[in-house]
Amino acid sequence: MKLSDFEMDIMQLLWQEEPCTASQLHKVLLADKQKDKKVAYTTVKTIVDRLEHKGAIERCGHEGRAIVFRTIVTQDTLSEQAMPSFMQRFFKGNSRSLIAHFIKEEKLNDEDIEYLQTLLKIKS
Amino acid sequence: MKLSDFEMDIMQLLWQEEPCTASQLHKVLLADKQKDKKVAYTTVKTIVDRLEHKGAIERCGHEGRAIVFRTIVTQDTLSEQAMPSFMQRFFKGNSRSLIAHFIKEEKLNDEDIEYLQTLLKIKS
DNA sequence: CTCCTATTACTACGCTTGTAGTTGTACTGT
DNA sequence: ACAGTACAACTACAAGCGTAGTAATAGGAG
Repeated sequence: MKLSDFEMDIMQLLWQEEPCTASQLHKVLLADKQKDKKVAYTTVKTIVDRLEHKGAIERCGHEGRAIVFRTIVTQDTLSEQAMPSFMQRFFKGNSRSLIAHFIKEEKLNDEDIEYLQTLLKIKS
Repeated sequence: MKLSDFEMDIMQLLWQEEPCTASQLHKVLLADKQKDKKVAYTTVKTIVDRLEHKGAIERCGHEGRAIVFRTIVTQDTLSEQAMPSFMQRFFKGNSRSLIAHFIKEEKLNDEDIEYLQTLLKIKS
């Protein structure tokens, strides 16, 4: 299943807020995206329809007239599929440099570092 | 600068092979992508044209009649831009879980692990 | 019961992407 | 000098995407 950027954004919201309706999603989008981008309710609804059509989400009831949706696929399922192609593109399947890149570039606090070190230790 | 998947693939090749011509890229694509996908030379050329138009690559001479291209943007520049949006989508900006995900899921050999541990140590 | 409003379902449209054909032209071998 | 080939430049086109308008309708307010 291939989802576009905006579709992924909506999925992200759904994973946090589910189960919920299209207008709830719309409200959240307007709220936490005060910045610049304002999308119309119908736009959100279109994306939700497409997600349903693609089998990423499903109806799980009504709330008045509004349809309540919930996700079918898990965050992991999708990331699992998206990751490798992404990695290949940037790092030719060399996970090491990918991880190294993140460690170098991203802000990690002491606790994060400790946690990751533990992970590595388990792995070895 | 926003590049599509296929455009990224070509960039990937270019970073490895540059400077080179469209047909060289085409040949490499056919070679290391023996699998299933065969793209026509003209397809590759179209992508190259678009990359030039987007300012990701530039002409740097001729080889016979063929135009020799080289990249303008670095791998880092592009990944820097692509990463955050990707991360946000999947991990809501939580780099720690992203890195953790990779450490857990990807095959790393002992040397990799050692290397990454060193990186973490420097960081702390 | 009737009207308003929120919501759905349908439709539209311009842009990007992946894919490739066509046409013109410069080189190359004979 | 000429034909064949390789390449560039242009054009095409269907699918997918982001975005949204419109029409229909169900629920709630009076």
